[in-house]
Amino acid sequence: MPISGFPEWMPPQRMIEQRVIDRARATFELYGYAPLETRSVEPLDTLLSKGETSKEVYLLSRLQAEEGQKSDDQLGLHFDLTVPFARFVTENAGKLQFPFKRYQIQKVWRGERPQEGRYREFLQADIDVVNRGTLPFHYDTEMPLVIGDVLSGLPLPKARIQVNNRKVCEGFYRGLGLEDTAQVLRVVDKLDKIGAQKVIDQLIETAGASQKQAEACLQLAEISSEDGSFADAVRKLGVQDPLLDEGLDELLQVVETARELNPGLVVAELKIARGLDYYTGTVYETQLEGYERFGSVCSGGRYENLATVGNEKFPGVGISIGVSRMLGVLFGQNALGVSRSVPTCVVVALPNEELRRTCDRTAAALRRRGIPAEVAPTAAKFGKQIQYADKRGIPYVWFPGREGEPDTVKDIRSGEQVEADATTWEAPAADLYPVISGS
RNA sequence: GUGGUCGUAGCUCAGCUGGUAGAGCACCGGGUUGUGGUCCCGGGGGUCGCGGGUUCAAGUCCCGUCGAUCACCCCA
Repeated sequence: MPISGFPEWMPPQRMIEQRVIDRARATFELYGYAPLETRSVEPLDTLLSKGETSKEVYLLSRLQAEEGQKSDDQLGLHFDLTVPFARFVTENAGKLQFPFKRYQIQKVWRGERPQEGRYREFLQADIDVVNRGTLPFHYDTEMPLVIGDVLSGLPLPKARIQVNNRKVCEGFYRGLGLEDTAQVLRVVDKLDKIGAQKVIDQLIETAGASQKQAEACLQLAEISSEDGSFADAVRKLGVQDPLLDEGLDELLQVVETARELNPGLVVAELKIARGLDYYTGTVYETQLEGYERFGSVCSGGRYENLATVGNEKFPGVGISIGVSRMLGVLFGQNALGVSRSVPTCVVVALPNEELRRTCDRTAAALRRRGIPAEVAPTAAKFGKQIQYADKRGIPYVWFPGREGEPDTVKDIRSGEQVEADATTWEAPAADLYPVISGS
C-alpha cells in the first residue's frame, strides 16, 4: 500500500528523473560547484535554530528509546539542504576554501499534508555559495543562470524565474510605517489567488495597515518587469527608505544580468517574497509555463545569517530545484515521456536453449561496446520474442545466423532487417539510450 | 495539523429507490508449426480500499481508518 506523501514511481518515471539529475549535476559542475552529500539527519535544535518550522520536521526515534529522552538530543530528518549545509560549513570551515560553491542532490522530508506536487519525501537539487565575512553580490545573479541552463537542456515547459528582494519589501513597508513585514508578505503573496480587494482587506485586518498603507503595499506588489523599469515604478510610489534603495539596486543587478545573458528567463516580480524565513535579500521562485497553479518548482535566496562561528559570519546564496514536484506535476499531465520502459537497446533472440551460450556471447560483444543488450528470456517463437521487445519499446531484435550464415538485426519499428556483426554493429546514437520527450 | 470531495478488474468507467458484480481497452491462449503489430475465436482475472455497524439482505446506508485530490497552513 502507498504511504501518503511518499511517492514511488515506475521505471520510466525514474529514468526521466535520473536524466534530470544527470543534467543538473553536469550543469552544476560546469559552473564549478563541488559535489557534497550530508547525512539525512540533524540534531533538532540545528533544524530549528533559524525559524520556527518545528511542526514540519520528522523526528527520528528508536523503537527501544529511553522513556524521558531530552529534546536537545532529538534527531530530525532535514527539511531542506541549506540548513544542513550551513551546519556543515561551520563544522568544517577550517578545511574548506572560500568562497565555497557546492551542490547537493538529495531527498528531504516535510510533514505537511500531501497534494499533487507536494510530498512528504521529495528530491531537491540544490546549489549554494558561501563565503567568510561577506559574499560578493554577483553570486546572486549567477543562481538563475545556472537553473536556466539546467532546465533549458530538458524537454520541459518554459521556465520563468521570478525574482524579488526582501530588502525592497521590508524597506518599503518600514518606510510606510508598517511593523509586521512578514505578515504583509504572506498576505501580499496571495494576490493572484484572492485578488486585490481581499489583499487590502486582509492587510488591514491582520497586518495593522491603514487603507492607504494597504493600497501602497498592493501597488508595490503589482509591479513586475523583465527589465530595470520596475525600479522607477517603485520610486514613483514615493516611499523613502535606505533599505529599499539597497534592495532595488541589488534586484536591478539580477534582472539586468539575466536579461543580457539569458533573455526572457528572469522577471522582477515584486509580490513574491516567501520561501523559508532565513532569506534576507534576493529571493527566487520559478514557475513552468502552463503549470503556474502548482507553484514554484525551484526556489531559493540570499541568507546573511544562517551560519556563524563565534563572531565570524558565513553568508550565502542558493537555489534548489524541486525535482519531485516538477516531475510529479508533469507526470500528472502526461507531459513527459520516455521512448522505452527499459534501458535495453537490443534483444538477442534465442532460437533454442542449446544456443543460449552463443546468444550470451553476442550480447556480451554488444555490451562491450556500450550497447545495452539482453538475451530473450525463453526460446519462444520469434514473433513472441519480437513482442517482448516491442512491449518494452526496445528498438532492435538480433537474430543469430543459422549454420554459418551471418547474424541479422531488425529495427522493429521499420521492419528493416540487415546483416550485422556483433563486434562491429553500431546502434544509431538516438537509439542507444532511452530518450525523454515533452508532449 | 483542520475541513470538503472521491476510492468498483492492470487502465477508463457502468451498476436506478439496498436483492448477492459488468463493459471497453489491456493481458493470456488458439487460428498463424520460429519474424510481432490487423482481424477472428476462446480464456483468466475483483476480500467492490480496509475494519466495524444497521438490515432477512450492503458495491449501494452509517461510523472509523487508509489512500488520492482540493482549500487552509506552509512550501519544492
